[in-house]
Amino acid sequence: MVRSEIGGQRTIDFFDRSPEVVAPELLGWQLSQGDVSLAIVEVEAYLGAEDPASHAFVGRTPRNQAMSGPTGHGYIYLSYGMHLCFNVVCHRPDQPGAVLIRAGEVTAGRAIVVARRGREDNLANGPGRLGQALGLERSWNGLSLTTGPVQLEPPVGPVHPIQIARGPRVGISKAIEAPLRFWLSTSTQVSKRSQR
DNA sequence: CAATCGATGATCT
DNA sequence: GATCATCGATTGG
Repeated sequence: MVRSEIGGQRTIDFFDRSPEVVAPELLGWQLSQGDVSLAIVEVEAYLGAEDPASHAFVGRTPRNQAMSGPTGHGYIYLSYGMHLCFNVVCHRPDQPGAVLIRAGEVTAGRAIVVARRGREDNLANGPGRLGQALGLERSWNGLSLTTGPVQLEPPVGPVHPIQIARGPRVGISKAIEAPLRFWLSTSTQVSKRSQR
């Protein structure tokens, strides 16, 4: 997907870095599923063993194994028994990690999203809502974001100036002070609890 | 507005 | 058996 190269040799993949570094860089990227596309406007970094709020904090388990898997793949988990949430797996070697995609702006397939959400507003301004908008399925956990049902692509066209805000993550009870949430301060579609 | 609460089931201890 | 990386409806000011 996105790679740095020196002398034609692959050195480090865009996703082979700490989630804390990758997270803000994912703002503005496009997530697509079929005819639906979203522009990412809010993300949170979840680290490995050193992050008490991360699913990976307890060590490798069946649920979090995708966080240790190939980078640039998806990590999908069931939240509160009813919402599927989407992450981009990224980490350094031997060190699980992922970026939770918390909100997006619908850029294509709005009618499909409206049908899936059963409403015209608040289409993807929250991780559970975004999961619905994308029509996530649990069986997609761990799949490639290049060849799988959900595709992730860098911003298309000229990149206009971006205003990135940073603050504490939401909805967690541990490490509540760590400023690992990033969002586009220009977006009206960040999750409700993220607005400043 | 804000604050509270029920739904709902997998996951881990 | 307790805890959730949430949402939407409802309640109360």
